[in-house]
Amino acid sequence: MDELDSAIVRELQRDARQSNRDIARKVGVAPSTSLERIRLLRERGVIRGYHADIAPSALNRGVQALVSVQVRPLSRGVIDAFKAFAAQLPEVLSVFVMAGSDDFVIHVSAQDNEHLHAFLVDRLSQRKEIVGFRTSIIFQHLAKHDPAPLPAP
Amino acid sequence: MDELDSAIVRELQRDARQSNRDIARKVGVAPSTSLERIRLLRERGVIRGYHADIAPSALNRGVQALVSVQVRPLSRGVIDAFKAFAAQLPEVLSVFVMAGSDDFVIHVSAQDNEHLHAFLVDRLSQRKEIVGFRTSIIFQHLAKHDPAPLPAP
DNA sequence: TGCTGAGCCGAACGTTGTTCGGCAGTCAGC
DNA sequence: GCTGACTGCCGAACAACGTTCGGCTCAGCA
Repeated sequence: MDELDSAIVRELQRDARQSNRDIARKVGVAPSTSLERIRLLRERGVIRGYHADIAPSALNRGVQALVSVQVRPLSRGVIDAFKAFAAQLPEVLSVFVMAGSDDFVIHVSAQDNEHLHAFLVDRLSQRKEIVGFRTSIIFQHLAKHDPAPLPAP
Repeated sequence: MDELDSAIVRELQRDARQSNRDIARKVGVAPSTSLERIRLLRERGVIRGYHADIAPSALNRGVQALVSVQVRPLSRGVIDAFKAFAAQLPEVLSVFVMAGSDDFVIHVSAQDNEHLHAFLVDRLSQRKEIVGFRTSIIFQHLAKHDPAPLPAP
């Protein structure tokens, strides 16, 4: 991860669909060089993929929420099973496994409040390992798609 | 947003860096057609961008947390100002503006626990409008990068 | 000094992006 | 039913691009 790698990563975070030649020009190397760097970054697992960012409303996901979930017993089996269950639900956007008073925080979205409610009471609360959950509606979500590298510790 | 648009969006969510010809072949149209569709999807704001997914550790972000924040007074000015402040901090990955007992949930990451703590007490808690916040460490974060469209309501 | 390896470059060639003219299907108005 | 306008798709053409590979430079080391 030298300065060149960082510059390439920054460009791909900003716009993953620009041409390799554009990237090479912006970071100041030959296209063959940046191509090889990108190949190595993927191989080393630094770059995990490239994804289009889609407006939620276009996917019929007008309402979003964070759901804090407590499960019992707190064993690996229960945690892994619940994690896999949650991740596979279509309404779930992302699953956080947490330390602290909540065991999971789940970022979900649905067509509207009615569907969200139905999802919570029909799907989520079915699970026997859940001993409690708390849902908070998201008014607005600002996501940074190009987090900068922090200085080395 | 017909079936063709959905198929194209799905492909770009899965891999935003594949060639337009590949996408066209997979969804069963001519490359010129899929190119035009993609152009329109961007123009309509359905596709908001393309971003590389980078391993957090490669950005020196070994520890992540969710911070629930309460601010007062709950006026638009205070909310907008705090939102802008939070979004601009390098440690912040994303900002949720919430309904319910917490006003914000902030997804942050830092090099290690020490830096995280320093960030919380030196940067975040400086803000006068904050009347309380609660930090929960994230053990694991599973993100779905290709949420499927939900059935129309 | 000479050797070795790593990293970058530039040329070359097959592949792709992008534009544009044309064609088929649809629909409104008559 | 006919006409005309419109929309969306296709395929060809050319410029631009991706990808490979041989060779060059330079640092490190003995």
